[in-house]
Formats: sequence, structure tokens, C-alpha cells
Amino acid sequence: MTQPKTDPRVQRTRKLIMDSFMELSSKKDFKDITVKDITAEAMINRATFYYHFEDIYDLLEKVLSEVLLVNLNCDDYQNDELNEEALVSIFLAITNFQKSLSNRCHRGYEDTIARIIRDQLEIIFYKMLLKQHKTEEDRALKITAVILSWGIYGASVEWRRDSKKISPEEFIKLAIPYIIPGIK
Amino acid sequence: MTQPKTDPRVQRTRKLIMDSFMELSSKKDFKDITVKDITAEAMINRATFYYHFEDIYDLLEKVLSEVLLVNLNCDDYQNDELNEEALVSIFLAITNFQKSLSNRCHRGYEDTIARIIRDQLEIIFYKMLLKQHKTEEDRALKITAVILSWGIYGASVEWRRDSKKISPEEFIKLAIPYIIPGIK
DNA sequence: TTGGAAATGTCGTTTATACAACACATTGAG
DNA sequence: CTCAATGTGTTGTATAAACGACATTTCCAA
Repeated sequence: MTQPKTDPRVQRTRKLIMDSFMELSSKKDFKDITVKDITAEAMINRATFYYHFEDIYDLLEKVLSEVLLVNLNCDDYQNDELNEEALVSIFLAITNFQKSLSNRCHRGYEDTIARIIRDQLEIIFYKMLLKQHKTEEDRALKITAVILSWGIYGASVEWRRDSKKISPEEFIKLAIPYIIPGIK
Repeated sequence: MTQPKTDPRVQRTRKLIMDSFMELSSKKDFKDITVKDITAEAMINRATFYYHFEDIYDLLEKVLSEVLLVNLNCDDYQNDELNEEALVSIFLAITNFQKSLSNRCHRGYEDTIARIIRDQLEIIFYKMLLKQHKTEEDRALKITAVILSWGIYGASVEWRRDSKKISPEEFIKLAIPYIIPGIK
């Protein structure tokens, strides 16, 4: 802990910007949203936007990361080990997240969104692996986290392709025995 | 116009405070709402509250005035003369306003609310009278505005006492011919 | 009744934000 | 093409808001 405690004005302004962005995203396409739109909705100065975010893509990235993280933290399996239950929870969080996104019209930024999701997954997997394998070589754990993040994300893409046929739980459970050793 | 253009930060902060207050009012009784609650909800410092409002009663007053004014401005009869249609609109605005308040649990402040409503009505009636009777004596118009504001407010109280029996439109229309001279 | 926790107001100092003005890129119409 | 309009990003200087400390008041349980 011992965080520097960010200024409440900063927290408030960031929240105003992010909320305004999500509000606008539900109304129009991402490509039609300007910085001016956002700052008008948030009732802040345009210059203030650039004080907090590099540009509108930086904002997109941070908003998506935060939304996804909230989804992931809803179930508190971050303290758990990397078992079947944890993987199922994560997979559900991803599919739910993408479902909520598709309602928000982010067409044309699937690749950006995918990268964000994979980055977040990688962080989470690495943390979990670190808890279970404290003594192992760090590099190996990082590579494993990369593989898992890409693999699980790919599974979510595959699941969406024929989402009518099977629930996400069943879908991911089919593969888990082959992914994680020692699970019956 | 030529207003000094209030600082956007002031507008934003005032809005945050008022919105937070209304949000809290819908959840708990007015007497249980503290300044700290409001500032926490609004994500502002407690000292900032006192920069904008004298105390929580001042806030209540301003919030109610604003909500009522919004109701009154929805129909743009403020340009009209003081005729039957205008009076009906105003009466409906009051009854709607009180209906929305009753959902918000302001028990124990009916007298404060009543005063605020009468004050706002007085302002509006005076403006309308001034438009129609530019040449008349100002003092007479002011007194008339006072009488109308108390009278119309009293009518809304009376209407609420047996609101099942008659619509507010019909209710107020019964008395209008006796109030405004020259209306058939 | 009392003591202490919580709420109310106030004040000086520090900091985030507003504003205005700028240069630059993009776009669309005549 | 040019010109106007619109969006992006960056600077300075002025000011609203945060902080934290303080004195006071309210209130409620021991």
C-alpha cells in the first residue's frame, strides 16, 4: 500500500471523463466521438483532458482496462490458485465484458480491445502463477502467462463464433483438463 | 445578458453537489443527510461545499427553487400573458413538483418548501403582470403577485387534500373565472 | 450528567483546472 | 486550388478547490 494518495480532484475529473466517454459511446460510434464532445459532457476544459490522457485512444484503453478489471474483481478469485474454477470465472468475465462492449458500438477497434484484454489477462495469470510457483524461474512464468492470455482470449473469440450451441462454462471446461496439468 | 460568465468549475461543482443531494434525498430522510454525506457522494472537499452554500438549508432551498423553475420553464408560457392557459400550466407545474417531492421524503420541511414555492410563484406572477400592465403602479402589481402566489399555492394544498376526486386542470379552472377579470 | 465522537463552520497554504492564444492537421465546399 | 471550418495538441497565467488544522456545536450512550 503506502500509495501517494492521488488528489481527489484528479480522481473526480478522471471519473467524469470516463463516465462521459461511456455515456457517449452508448449513443454514437467511437470514431464519431471527439475530445470536445467528451469534455463538454464532463463539464471540463479541453486542456484538462490532455492533462490526464494522451489522446482519445489512451482514454479508450484505460476505460476498457478499468471496466474489465472491475468485471474480473467482482469474483474475488485473485487470491486463488490457477484452477478450473478460476479459469471459468475469468472466461465468463471476458465473454460478459465483450457482450457489454458489443452494445456500445466500438466497431473498428476490435484489435485494440483484444490487445487490452490480453494485457490484462497476462497480468492476472502472472500474478496467480507467481503465488503457486514462488521458487520457479521468473522468465518461465512470464512466458506461461503470455501463452495463457492469448489462448484464453482466442477461446473467447472461438466461443463467440458459435455462441448459440454451448454455454461459455461448458465451452471452456472442455479444454481445461488439457491445459492445466493435474486437474481431473 | 452581459453576465460575468460564472467559472465552469463553479457550475460543475454546484451541479455535482445538487445532483448528489437529490440522489441522497431519494434514499434517506432530509434530516439524516449530512454535509459530509453530500461531499462524499459528490467527490468534493467539505470546505468546498461551504464555498458555494451557506449550509444544508441553503442548499435545499436552491435545489428546490431550481427544480421548480425547470418545471415551470418546460412549458414556455413565461412570454405569455396571465391568462387561463398560463395559470393552468403553473398549477400543473406545482402539483407535479410536489408529487415528485413526496417521493423524496422531505418530511418536516413542508413549511420551508411551501415558502420556496410561493417565492418562486411571486417572482413569476410579478414578471407576467409587469408585461401586461407596464403603465400601472409598481406597488399594486407587487401586492397582486403576492396575493396570487399565496392563493395559487393554497389551491394546490386544497387540491391535494382530495386529489382523487378531480384532475388539477379541472380543479383550477373552476376558480379562474372568479380570479382573473375578463375571462369567459 | 458527562464525556467523547461526530457534525458544523472557518482560515491560510498548496495544487489542479480554466482560459486564451497559439501552431498544425484534416476536411469539405466553391 | 483556396478558403473556411473543425479537430488536435501545447503553452502561459489566474483562480477554484483540496488539505489540514482549528474552535465550536450537537448528540447520544455510559
